[in-house]
Amino acid sequence: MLRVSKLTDYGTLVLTHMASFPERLFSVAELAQVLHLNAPTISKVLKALGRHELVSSVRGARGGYALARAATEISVAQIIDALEDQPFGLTECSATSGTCDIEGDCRIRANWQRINSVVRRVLDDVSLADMVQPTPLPAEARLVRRATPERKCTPQ
Amino acid sequence: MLRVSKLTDYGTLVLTHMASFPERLFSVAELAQVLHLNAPTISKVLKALGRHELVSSVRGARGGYALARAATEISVAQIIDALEDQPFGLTECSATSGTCDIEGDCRIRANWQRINSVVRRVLDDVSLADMVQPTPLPAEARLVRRATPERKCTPQ
DNA sequence: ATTAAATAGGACCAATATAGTTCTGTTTAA
DNA sequence: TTAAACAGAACTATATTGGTCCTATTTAAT
Repeated sequence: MLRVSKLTDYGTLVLTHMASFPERLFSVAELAQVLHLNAPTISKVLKALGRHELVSSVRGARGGYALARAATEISVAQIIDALEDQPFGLTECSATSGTCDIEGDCRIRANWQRINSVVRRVLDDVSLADMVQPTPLPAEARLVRRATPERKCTPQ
Repeated sequence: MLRVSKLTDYGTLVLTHMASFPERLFSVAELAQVLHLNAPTISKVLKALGRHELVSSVRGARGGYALARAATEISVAQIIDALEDQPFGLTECSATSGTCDIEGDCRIRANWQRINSVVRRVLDDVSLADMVQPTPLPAEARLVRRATPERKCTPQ
């Protein structure tokens, strides 16, 4: 359905909050409280983010999570990679090969892959730091900048 | 999971095939045979595409489907709109409002909406005609053209 | 040393979404 | 009149996802 999973959305929200106080250690309980989310769910998300080294964790009493690196160095695409269990791609065939019967005589697979890489680039270009402040995103600014569309499709 | 549904994928394949022979009328049976897909599924897809006026249909014996307009005037985004039942958007909250408890104090919703509009633009910029020939897509060419990324995130 | 506060990992269940099928009806050329 | 074709809608099975829970393990504080 062209949606990111809820866990990815939660993860982005959590990381965005953490990015506002860099270096600080956050416990699951605290994050759950301030973000109005369920602790077990947040915990699940943070564990996955930890495995993908987007956050670092400190175990034991007084432990918690912190961003593993600067917010400018974490992209939305990386968050997606960490929390979606399917590999990145708008279609299965363009993310993984050998999963579709008709892959042989499919004309559009290569084009899906091209589309993927463009979308991917957009998402790679948005950093956590961009998510903290509601300013125009880099990709957006760039696209808006070019005045006239070189091709038109009926707007909707 | 950031995937387009299989029906959308099928729809794109079907439309791409039809775009190779503009004006021609295709029956479900023929499309099923040449594309190696199940007739009932293709039928379902074409009905939906018809409702959204991407194809026109002729009923009765010798009937079938044809593109409703030129392939250059049909975008991938339009196909997605026709075949996905959820409205376009990477997150639910950014596609529809009032569906999330924490919408009030959510900091990132506006940014998701901005990301949506960028991705949307990419998909709106790819036409069926682009899907027929495996040449670089317009959006891709544009992004590749800009030499240096203005921000870097660790590549993966 | 013991306890309590934390994270780690994994299994599990329930709800939802998707894919695919089938059935009934309508249209129209032969 | 018949058969080929689309239209719409309901239905079922499967897969995915969201969410919870349980059992370790780690570590600061008492």
